[in-house]
Amino acid sequence: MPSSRPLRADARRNREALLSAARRAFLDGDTDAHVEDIARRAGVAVGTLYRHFATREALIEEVYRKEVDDLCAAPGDLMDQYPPEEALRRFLLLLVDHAAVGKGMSVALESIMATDSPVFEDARTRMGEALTRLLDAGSAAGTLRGDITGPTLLRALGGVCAMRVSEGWLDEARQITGLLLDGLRHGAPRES
Amino acid sequence: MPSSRPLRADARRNREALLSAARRAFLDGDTDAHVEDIARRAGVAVGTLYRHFATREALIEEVYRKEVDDLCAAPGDLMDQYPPEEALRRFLLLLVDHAAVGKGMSVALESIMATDSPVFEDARTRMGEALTRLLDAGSAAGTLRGDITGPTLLRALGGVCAMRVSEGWLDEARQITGLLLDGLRHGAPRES
DNA sequence: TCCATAAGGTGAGTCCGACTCCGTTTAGGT
DNA sequence: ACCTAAACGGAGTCGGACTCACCTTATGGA
Repeated sequence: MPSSRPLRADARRNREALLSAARRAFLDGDTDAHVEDIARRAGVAVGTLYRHFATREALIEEVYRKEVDDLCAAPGDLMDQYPPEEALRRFLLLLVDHAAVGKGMSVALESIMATDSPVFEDARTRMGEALTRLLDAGSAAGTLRGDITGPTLLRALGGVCAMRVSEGWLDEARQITGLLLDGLRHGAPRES
Repeated sequence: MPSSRPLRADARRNREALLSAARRAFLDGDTDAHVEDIARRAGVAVGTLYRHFATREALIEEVYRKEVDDLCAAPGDLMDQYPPEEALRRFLLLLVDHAAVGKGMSVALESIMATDSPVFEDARTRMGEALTRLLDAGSAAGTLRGDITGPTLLRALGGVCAMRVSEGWLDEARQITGLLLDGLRHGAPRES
């Protein structure tokens, strides 16, 4: 079922064009661009759009997936280069900067964290695991507390990125990640 | 302009019925209930609904306002009864529990934090000020760090409540508030 | 090279839901 | 009882996501 013959050449081209048109639109902040517009921008008709993506939502999801995949890989990469605490710090900042690329993209992150969509299930899982490894390493090294799990932290981060309003938000997001970091560096758990 | 004659009796009744119907729908988790349905539930026609609320959105906003007002009053009340650190702790938990009332209501909080809507501007301001007073008191008492402002904390909380997915979220939200609290108790700011 | 054919593309049309408009009804003052 | 501004009703408009019957074209085999 996964290999039902490799898309015809023109089909693949159009698919690509659609994704890129949609990405451009979202990066411009036009998060509720009309399907008609996206199709036109890609030089195809709506019918074609719907041949490739079951629904507007599905297209959006697909656009975000790559962005998300990159992000998911980051914790692992950083851990190879830095001690856990530093890797964590860098990852948090990376996340915030990533969200800053454009209003549109932060919506992506919000979606990952807050959507039931099975599409992001996998991304969420991988990222959760990566964070868990990171936290475990820190815990073993004695620089991070051990009672917070990867998935929990993931949610906290989703929250941080969800607040994309007004000018000051970038600085505020940075402050908050600093706050979380301090919380994580703090030794003993207390009854919440 | 604010006092343009006190609504006719039937009008007030219907307005109330509409708000209550909408609230019921949202608490049931049916956050995208159709206006037609809400009107029917309230025993009026759509035209009536639109006489009272300019748009579907406006109705939703109105429904949430009360909820929000209660929440905004909380920090002040708690500060009268407890020392700052404890008041803060209780407020954070209150916030989480409030969001737990129903999926629908947590959307309200998310809106407050993430919407540009001027409607919530006021609520946001008041809550921000209340939190500032709380943080200042804690800072003066030496139990909370002084470099985080009310509005910043407000955003962090908005983030916490934005993650309303799957079973475990309540516990996770509690954990994260604990984390923030630890961060706030931590003394010195570090370069973020 | 050329044909057969299935994969792909098209866009007018359907569907659905938010919102409008104007004729009808009624609260409440005299 | 009567008047009228206020409120109500609900068929109709409008905009935007999605469909489908028909046309076009890539591609693989002769």
